[in-house]
Amino acid sequence: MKRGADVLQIIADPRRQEILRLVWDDEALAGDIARAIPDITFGAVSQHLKVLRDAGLVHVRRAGRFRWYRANQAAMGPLADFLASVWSSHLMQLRRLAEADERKRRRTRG
Amino acid sequence: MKRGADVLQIIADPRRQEILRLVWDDEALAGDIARAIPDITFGAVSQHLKVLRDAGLVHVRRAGRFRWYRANQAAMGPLADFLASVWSSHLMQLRRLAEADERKRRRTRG
DNA sequence: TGAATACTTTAGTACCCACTAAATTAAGGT
DNA sequence: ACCTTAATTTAGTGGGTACTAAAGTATTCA
Repeated sequence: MKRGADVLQIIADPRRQEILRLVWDDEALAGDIARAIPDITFGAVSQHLKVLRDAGLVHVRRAGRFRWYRANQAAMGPLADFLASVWSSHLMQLRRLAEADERKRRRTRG
Repeated sequence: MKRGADVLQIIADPRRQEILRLVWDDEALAGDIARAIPDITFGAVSQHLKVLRDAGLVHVRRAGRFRWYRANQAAMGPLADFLASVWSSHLMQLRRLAEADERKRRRTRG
């Protein structure tokens, strides 16, 4: 487990915020995340996920070749609420709804 | 004024955290801050203060040649509480008491 | 006016870390 | 056994930024 200040540094990175946002309420595959973020390679996402994993900020559930990631909001303490509030702007709300819908469609389809 | 995510990045820097800690409850001169932090130049501190100023995270009160800085806790929203909690460990408490005492002595002396 | 003090700004450097590409590991499917 | 897919890891590069040193600004005091 990391200290508060370290968690702050990890969370301050915009890419990692984007990743956390994508696995905030629903779990997602590492590949889903890479695909959802434009202009980034799978490798880069995997590296960020490692940082988040090492800090205990995400949970991983292995299922065969797949790894389902999910944010560990509890590990972020009060910062979890902060991030959630940052993402709670109107535009961001719409974006998250669209993403949730997209995920659902993908699930029922595959 | 900056957005939440930007504030997060600014606050994540360890040096800036140190600076904020020094001007958290009491105002201090830019020079006091530079002197209080080992292994840093006045110039570097001044640059950090500019970043904090531009983000509205510190107040400045000019008095002649002097500039009294003080943290603007309100501007940090919930992050203010977070930082305060990070600094509330036992050792950190003692350190802050010692610093406050040092400031008081300096004030009554000069 | 000139020197000293308090601070800021500029120019230039060094380091850190996020990134890509490619190699590697691991699990299925055929 | 071999190929494909999912993800990680490694090696190497580039951009951003925190830093120092030095020049610049502003204020006080003699």
